[in-house]
Amino acid sequence: MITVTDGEIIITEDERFEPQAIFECGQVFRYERLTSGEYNVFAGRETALVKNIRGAYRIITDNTAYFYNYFDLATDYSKIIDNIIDRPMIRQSVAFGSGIRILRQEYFECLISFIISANNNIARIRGILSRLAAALGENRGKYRAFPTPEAMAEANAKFYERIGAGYRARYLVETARLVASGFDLHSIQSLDTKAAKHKLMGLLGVGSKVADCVLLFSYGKKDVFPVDTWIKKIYCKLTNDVCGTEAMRKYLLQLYGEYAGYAQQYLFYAHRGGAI
DNA sequence: GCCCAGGCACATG
DNA sequence: CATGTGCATGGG
Repeated sequence: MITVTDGEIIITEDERFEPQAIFECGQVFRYERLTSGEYNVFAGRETALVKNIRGAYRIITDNTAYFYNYFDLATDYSKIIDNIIDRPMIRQSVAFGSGIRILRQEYFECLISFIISANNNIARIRGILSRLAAALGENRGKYRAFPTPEAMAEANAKFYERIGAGYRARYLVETARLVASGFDLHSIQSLDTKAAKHKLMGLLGVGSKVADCVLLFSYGKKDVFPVDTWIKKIYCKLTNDVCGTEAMRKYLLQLYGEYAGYAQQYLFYAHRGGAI
């Protein structure tokens, strides 16, 4: 059961909701795990604390409506799991990551995050995004908002190199300037997946994989299957086959169909963490 | 020191 | 269209 009150959302343990799986499955980078096991999450200009009290999770925030949508709480994940559990390769991964939910992140924040993610590791991505928000984000008291396109467009390539973005610095400058000057990220929501992907790939630093991640983690498109180095390893191990990235993506996409995005997250989380 | 990371842009065949 | 190559940075 999910209950929304003034200042918190309460989620009983029979729901598919496990903060560790949600935050550490690689879909999001602006969070911190406290020594208590609680999580602070920063999304756009909002923040929430996720904690467990006597078996129930509580999302404590002054913007419950925002985080109800952010955590995709209107979706019944048991139905999704029932639908894909018997398909090839995935049973153990779903069992391991059954508390995953696909977040609904803000378009620009997600786009910038995954441009930075290219040929990078998660620890570094988190650091770069943290320094980015600290330098350019609006001061919200105890934390910083994610920077606006306008704020990012005013910084130069040198700045992005200083915070550790490396050769991706110019991608960030170009993309931020384009979005700040009218490239409409919101209008992509109403496009079908193919058209949406094509439009995103018009941005510098956005290829097939980054576009799939943005479509999945912010636009809520589930008929995508981001293929990264981990997925390639998983695919080769499970199928004992060798093929190109694009062939792999198309095969996995048809295998899981409209649930491909969920399937990808279960596989990624279980295998990357070494659980399988 | 070496290998690798949620790949991409760009050049060439 | 397909394949190959260079790439900033720092964690392990």
